[in-house]
Amino acid sequence: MKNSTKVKNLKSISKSEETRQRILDAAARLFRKQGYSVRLADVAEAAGVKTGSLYYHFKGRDDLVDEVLSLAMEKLDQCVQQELALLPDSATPLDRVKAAIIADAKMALEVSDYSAANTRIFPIISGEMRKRHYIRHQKHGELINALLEEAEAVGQLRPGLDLPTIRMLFLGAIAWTGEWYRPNRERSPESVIEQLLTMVLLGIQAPRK
Amino acid sequence: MKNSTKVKNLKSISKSEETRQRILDAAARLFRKQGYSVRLADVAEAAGVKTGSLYYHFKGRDDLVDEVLSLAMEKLDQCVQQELALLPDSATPLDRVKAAIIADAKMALEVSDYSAANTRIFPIISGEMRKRHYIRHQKHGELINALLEEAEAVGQLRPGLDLPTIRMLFLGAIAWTGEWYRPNRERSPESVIEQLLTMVLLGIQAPRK
DNA sequence: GTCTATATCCCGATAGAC
DNA sequence: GTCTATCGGGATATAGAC
Repeated sequence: MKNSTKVKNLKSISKSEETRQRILDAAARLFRKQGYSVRLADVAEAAGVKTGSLYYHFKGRDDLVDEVLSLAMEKLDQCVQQELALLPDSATPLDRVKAAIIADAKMALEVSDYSAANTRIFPIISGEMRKRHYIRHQKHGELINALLEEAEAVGQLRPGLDLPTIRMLFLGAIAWTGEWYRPNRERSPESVIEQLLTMVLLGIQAPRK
Repeated sequence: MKNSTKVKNLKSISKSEETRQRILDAAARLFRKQGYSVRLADVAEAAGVKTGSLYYHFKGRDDLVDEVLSLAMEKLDQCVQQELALLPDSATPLDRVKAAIIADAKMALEVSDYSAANTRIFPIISGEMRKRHYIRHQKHGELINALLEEAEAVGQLRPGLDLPTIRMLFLGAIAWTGEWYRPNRERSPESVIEQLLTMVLLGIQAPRK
């Protein structure tokens, strides 16, 4: 009666859900900037609530971390699927590799808070949580590897490449953009993606004979 | 008389110096694995001393961080200078770019603890210490940029590259190896460097006409 | 759901014996 | 130089009012 839970499935978002979201956004931003050990009090303040209130929405730091990392990978997967789906039927395997690289780079350069938080925090978590997220990272890696293998199979790649290594190298270049790139007048995210594609694709594709 | 300070400049290393070194190595290893907020008690234990003893050698966490980051950059600079010095006089500007990339990659893939700690920790420090280390990073970046510009000036680079962006992209690929690469039977550091050089150099060099 | 107040714990840092 | 013991600050997490 007095609360909105009855209608939350319709369109509006319950107050609770909204606050929870603000906390997650703040957490992503601060994890990104300060790493795993950020003070929860700072997260609370950035979200406009008091420290104690965090615990109504999350069990503690690791619960928060878990959620931020999950959302990051979810967004990434969606973005990759979307880029691939937009390709015309005539797209070659190398076009599909290109699309995947663009998707990854867009995440890192534009949606960046969750993505950059993921980049910075995933490497230092451990235990059960690590195992769980590791699997998602693996799956993403395997998708890209499959795309590379298809391109190789049809002769679009330079001979002699070690595909898993190549994959980690360009994913590293992308991940690292979170540490140095900030949007500005001189360089748009698109211009960085363009340079990335030039270097990586011309570096790995078979020379025209 | 009773201690070794009198002779420490000759050849032997004083006990103090040796312990200090063990602490630094342990710190580099743990900063690398767990990031800035590692517990100093863990560092002490890894170095084989008790927590209290740390404070005889270092003022506190930031003193330790400062030293680890400084050593990392020192080793890197040395390594770059050495690779460049080994080049024959006939080396082209692009050869010099290649040498610099190899030096950076060697640091990341082989000497890795200090280098990887630097990679992980530099982005999250702030204040006066950040400013100091930022300058060293800048200087290193400018050196590489200069090498790239020389290669561009003599027409060895593909037209249309944004050199600072290209630099950050391949340095990112290198930095990120610290997060995934571990030496093993299948892939030597050299083999990773070979793949890196293939992708980056063939990606940026001017096509043969 | 969110607040205030507080209990609890952990860790960095110091003091002082050896 | 290194240890043991301990102090004090600060952050997490909880209890309970509103």
